[in-house]
Amino acid sequence: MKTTIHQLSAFAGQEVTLSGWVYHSRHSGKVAFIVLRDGTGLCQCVIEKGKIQDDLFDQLVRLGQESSLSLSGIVRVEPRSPGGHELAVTAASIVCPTQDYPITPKEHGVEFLMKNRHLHLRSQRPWCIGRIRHTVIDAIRRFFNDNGFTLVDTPIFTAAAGEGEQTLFSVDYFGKPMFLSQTGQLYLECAAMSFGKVYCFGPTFRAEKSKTRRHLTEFWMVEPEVAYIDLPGLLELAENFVSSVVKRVLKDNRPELETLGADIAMLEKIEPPFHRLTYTDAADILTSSRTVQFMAEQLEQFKSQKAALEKQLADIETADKAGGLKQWQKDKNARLQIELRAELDELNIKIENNPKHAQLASEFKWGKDLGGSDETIISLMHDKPVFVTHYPREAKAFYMKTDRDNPKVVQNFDLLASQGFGEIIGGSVREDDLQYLLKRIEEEGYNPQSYEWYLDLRKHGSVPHGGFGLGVERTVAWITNERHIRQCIAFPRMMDNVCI
RNA sequence: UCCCCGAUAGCUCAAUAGGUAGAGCGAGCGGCUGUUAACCGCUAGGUCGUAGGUUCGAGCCCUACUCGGGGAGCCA
Repeated sequence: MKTTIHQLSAFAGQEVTLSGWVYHSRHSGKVAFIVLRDGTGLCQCVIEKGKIQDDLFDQLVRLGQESSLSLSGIVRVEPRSPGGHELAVTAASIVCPTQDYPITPKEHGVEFLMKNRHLHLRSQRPWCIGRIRHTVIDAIRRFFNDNGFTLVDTPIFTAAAGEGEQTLFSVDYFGKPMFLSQTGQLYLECAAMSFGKVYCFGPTFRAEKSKTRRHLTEFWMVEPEVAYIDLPGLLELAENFVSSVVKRVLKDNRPELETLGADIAMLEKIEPPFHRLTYTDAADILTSSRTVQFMAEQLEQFKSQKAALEKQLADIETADKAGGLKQWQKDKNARLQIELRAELDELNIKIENNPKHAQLASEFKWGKDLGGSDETIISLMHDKPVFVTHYPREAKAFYMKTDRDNPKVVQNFDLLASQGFGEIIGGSVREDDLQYLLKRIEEEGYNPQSYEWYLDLRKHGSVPHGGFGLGVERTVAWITNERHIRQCIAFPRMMDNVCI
């Protein structure tokens, strides 16, 4: 009976065949353990000498990591196996033996793993993240489809910029310059006037020269756009949406979250309402003594962690020098030292960045856009996601609706994910008044003729409307507690590094 | 565009004040009936990123370049 590891619990006591790849293997004389990976999970398979032919046993024992094979045997409950069941092997057929698989069950550097991304995808971490990404995307579609939204696929080739002077990738379109889309928003606004509630979902492209853990040049974004909605309505939509996505992941991918070491307690707190701050509130917080103290406390915490690590390292060294250690103790210490040094490196980066970020915050002036470090500070101070609303008009795109009560600000919002992750959503109410919009286009120095069709929307039955964009990789990184979003897409495109 | 850090064995990292290059993992061979990144013994594996320079002597100091990492700006 052919089955998959995921369904093994239904076959306890029965004979089944699993097909997959060797994830780990170890053997001790007459018994061998192959941890088999089949794309649905991991299962320990036990091969006892005498239960199968001797030459087959020898071949199985010699199989390298990631060799492909099928194993048949009796399923039995075994808590020591990764999935809770193991296979007592009675027959095996080797499909393709492997030698010198480059990714060993040890730590590897970023560069090495990226160059081996085609193989690295098979490892546990990328696999868990990939599964969660799948759930996130399914939950996104589910949420909008279940809430009366119509999917509209907006074009990827676009003639004009969506927002301001952002850098776009240009392509040669039969001799004419065209650009890769960085948002479907302007098109969505048209569609919202037809369907009422719409969304688009696809890859988006930014030629920003950003080399940080939060940036890719190609990433996936979902953008809802709704007719007859105001800012409070948008915030409510966004918090319900994000909460439903997190809930789905908690429901469908708990084992993956556990394997990844995600902060499940934090995720369980994600439900409406989220915190709401205005930009002015945020600016006040950043320049307050509270932030000075917060940053100082954080620095102290980092420093004491660093001191503890250094002491641990020094202790190991003195123990080594003192001699008299057994070989296995020395080996263990060597391993520990490497781990501790890596932790120390991370801490040193944090210690180096902290004063810079504290200074940026203290020098914050009303009118500037919130920087990445500013967002980090605000979100670190909250255990739930935070909406920041009403940014200065000058710092934002022309299409955002000027607040009629305070024309210095626009009716927009960013959603900062909790625990220092930073922005995952940016959105706004759109300017629906033709005169206001024309004025903004003029202020930005754009040519109104390029926006003729967009302006038409304000002439023919204009209504209050708005929407937002959510970055899929950033959301996945936040949920999975993965520090870099390049791990949250199968084949990442980064500013100056496209490996595969 | 700007700032900081790094490059030593296949991989991850050491090398105390310039003085003959080390460990773990991986690979190969052998041992072990229950292992969980198993364990034990042995073996192989390096023109220290590239090019110059200082020095009796450079992995270590200086200059330039290449590649990588983190961050600022900008953003999802």
